[in-house]
Amino acid sequence: MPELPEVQTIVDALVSAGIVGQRIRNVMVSWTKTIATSGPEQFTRLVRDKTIIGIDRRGKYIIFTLSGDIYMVVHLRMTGRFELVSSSGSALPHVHVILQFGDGRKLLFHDTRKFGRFYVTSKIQSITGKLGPEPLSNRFTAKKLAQMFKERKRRIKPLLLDQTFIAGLGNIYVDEALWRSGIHPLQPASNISWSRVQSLHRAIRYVLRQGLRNAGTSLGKGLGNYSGLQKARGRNSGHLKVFRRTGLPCMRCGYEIERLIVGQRGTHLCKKCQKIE
DNA sequence: TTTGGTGTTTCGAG
DNA sequence: CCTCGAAACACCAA
Repeated sequence: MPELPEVQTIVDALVSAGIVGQRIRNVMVSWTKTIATSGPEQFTRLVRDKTIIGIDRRGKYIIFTLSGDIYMVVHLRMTGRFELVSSSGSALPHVHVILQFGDGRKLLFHDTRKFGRFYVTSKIQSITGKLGPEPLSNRFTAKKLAQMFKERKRRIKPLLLDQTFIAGLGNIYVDEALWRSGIHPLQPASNISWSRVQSLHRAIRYVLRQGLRNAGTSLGKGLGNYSGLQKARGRNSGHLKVFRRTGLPCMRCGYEIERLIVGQRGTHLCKKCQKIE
C-alpha cells in the first residue's frame, strides 16, 4: 500500500510527466465522498481554471500547489492511484475523479475501496500541521529519535505507525525496519537502548531509501495493490526481508518468520532476531 | 456460499 | 496519557 516511497514515486512521476504548469481545464467527480472538504460542485469551482504550480509530498499526502494560493491535497489511503491518459477515455473501473488539463491529458483518480480523499484548503498547515517529522530529512537524527522515544511507553510498532509521531511509515516498512534493527514490535519505546535506537534510525532510512530506489513495493496482482503512475509496478517486493514471509526462514538466522496481530495490524517478525529488551 | 483477511485514518469508549 | 474496536469499502482466497 502507498507509504512514503510509493507516494514519493508517484509525485516524481507526475512531475516528470510535465503536470506542473498545466491548467486544470475540467473536473469530474463521480463519487461524492472522495472530496473531503466540500461537495463536488464547490470542489470543481475551487480548482477549475487553476494552474498547478508545484507537486510535493508530506508524509503520505500528495500536495498540489495551485494558483490563487490554494492547495489540492490527496491522500491515497489504501487503494488510491493515479493514471495519466491522453484525451481518449479510460477503461479502468472505480475512477472517481478526473482532472482534464489544458493540453488535453486527463489525470484519473482510481480507488477500488473508496477510502482515498481529496482536500482543498488555503492553509496547508491544517493538513500537515499535525504530522511528525519526515524520516528522510536531515533534521531526523538518531539523537532526535531517542528524544522522541523518551517517556513514550507505547509499543514501538503502533508508535511508528502513528503519523503524528513520524510521518510516512506504514505497515510494510515498519516491519522491515524493526527486523533490520532487531527490535520486537511489542517493545515499549521508552526502554530501547541507545545502540538499538541508532540501529533503528539507520534501518528506517535504509528501507525507505531502498523502497524509493526500487520505485515502491507492489504486492500481488489485484487492482487493489499499489502501482505507480501508468500502472508501473514497483520492484521492491523482492527486497523485503520479513513482510508477508510468514513460515519462511529468517534471512538472517533461518528461524521461522511468525505473524501476529499488533494494534490490529498483521505483523511479521523473527522471534530469534527480535526480542524484547 | 460465506466468511474473513487486507491496510490507513479517524473517532469514540473505557 | 493509553488501548482497543469500529467504520469507511471492495476484492480475493479459502
